[in-house]
Amino acid sequence: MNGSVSSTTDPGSGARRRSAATRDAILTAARERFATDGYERATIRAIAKDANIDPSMVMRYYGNKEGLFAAAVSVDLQLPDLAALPRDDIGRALVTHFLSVWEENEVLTALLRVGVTNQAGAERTQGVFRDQVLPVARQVCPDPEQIPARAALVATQLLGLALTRYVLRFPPTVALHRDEIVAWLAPTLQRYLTAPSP
Amino acid sequence: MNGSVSSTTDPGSGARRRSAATRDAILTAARERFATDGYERATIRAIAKDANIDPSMVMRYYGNKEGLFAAAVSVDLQLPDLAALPRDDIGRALVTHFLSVWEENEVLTALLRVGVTNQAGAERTQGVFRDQVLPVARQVCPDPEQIPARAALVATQLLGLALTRYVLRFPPTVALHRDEIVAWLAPTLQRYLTAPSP
DNA sequence: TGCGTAGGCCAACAAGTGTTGACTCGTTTG
DNA sequence: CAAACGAGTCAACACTTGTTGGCCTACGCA
Repeated sequence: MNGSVSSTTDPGSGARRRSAATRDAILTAARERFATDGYERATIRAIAKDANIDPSMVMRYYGNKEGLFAAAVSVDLQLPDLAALPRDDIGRALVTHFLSVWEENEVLTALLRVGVTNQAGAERTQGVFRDQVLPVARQVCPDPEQIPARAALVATQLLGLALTRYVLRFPPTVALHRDEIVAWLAPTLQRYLTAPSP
Repeated sequence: MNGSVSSTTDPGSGARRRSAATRDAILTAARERFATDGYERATIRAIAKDANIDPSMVMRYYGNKEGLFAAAVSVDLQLPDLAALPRDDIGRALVTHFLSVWEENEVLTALLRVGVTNQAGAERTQGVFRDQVLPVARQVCPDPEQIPARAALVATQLLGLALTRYVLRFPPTVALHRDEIVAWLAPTLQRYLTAPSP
């Protein structure tokens, strides 16, 4: 899978680098397992097997299962700067960005799956919302008091989409084309963020 | 195999009834555990302890853990007849009904938690959508071809609300008042179901 | 009164879990 | 070259899981 650890072309040293390589292999395997199996069913043994090493190596490098999860799942939504956009485009921009990030990064599925059954996972999900979604809402909301509520509404719609499309896999939701999703959801988010409160 | 072996329809007391009582106790405890812990962490031992009986009784009555889950979690959304409502009220009616059902019935939380980490749970969730949500969308959608997509959109918004409010417990989402939720979400659902496709 | 049947408990099984410690072996360093 | 170090493996621990079978007990019918 990874390879090229061979000591032939090493400017540095063999064993020194190997640890970094296997550490990465462990993290990659862990992300995959957490994303598809959730926290409880993603066993350290299975992750180690995917990474082609002994389970004890996982413990050596990450302490315990919680530490492995903490190290493997770190989310950066890379949300765009909404203040720089035309005010009427932020809904559309959010949906398209959200779809792209989610589809190219299995970490988000992992975080969602784990957050549902694991307390630490839920808190970590809350952290992503608090540290990355709320600030963006702050950029476009005039009334500071309404920011949490409006950001929360955005989260319900976007996470609901991810849940039914990428986790529960409702056939009609999976069948939706990207353009359809954008066309339907953009006005919703636009309203949640910019419309006067009802 | 089980069920009414006695030929006489006895209202008689005694052991005959006790089994029904403990069966109910098991189901109640199971629902609670599945709702709070998800499938894997809801152990048969814990459920049995909650029901004040031996774990083996669970096996005797429900075969295995999957059978117990199947028996414990059966969802009836009792969705209202949307065709009988003024067309402009169906969004609001859906949100209010959904909130009520979810808050008085922990089965829905159980189903969502299990559906995220368990294949059988995911399929059961799909079944609820297919058998109960789709038909209701059929009542109000003019174009039959658009029914699945529109019902899917409704599901994303409602399940996203439930996910962030009742499972992940995002503080701002939990803080939302029932009226606020209705006021914000009703127009969204109304549009998803009745507006011309964008 | 006696007996069968069913509710219920106890103890145990096999499998799988996270986790630990001792051990091997190649590489780096003095 | 010899010592030290660190990557990696092996085998085992202690525990929990779902699941099973044997046993006791009390009720209801004969």
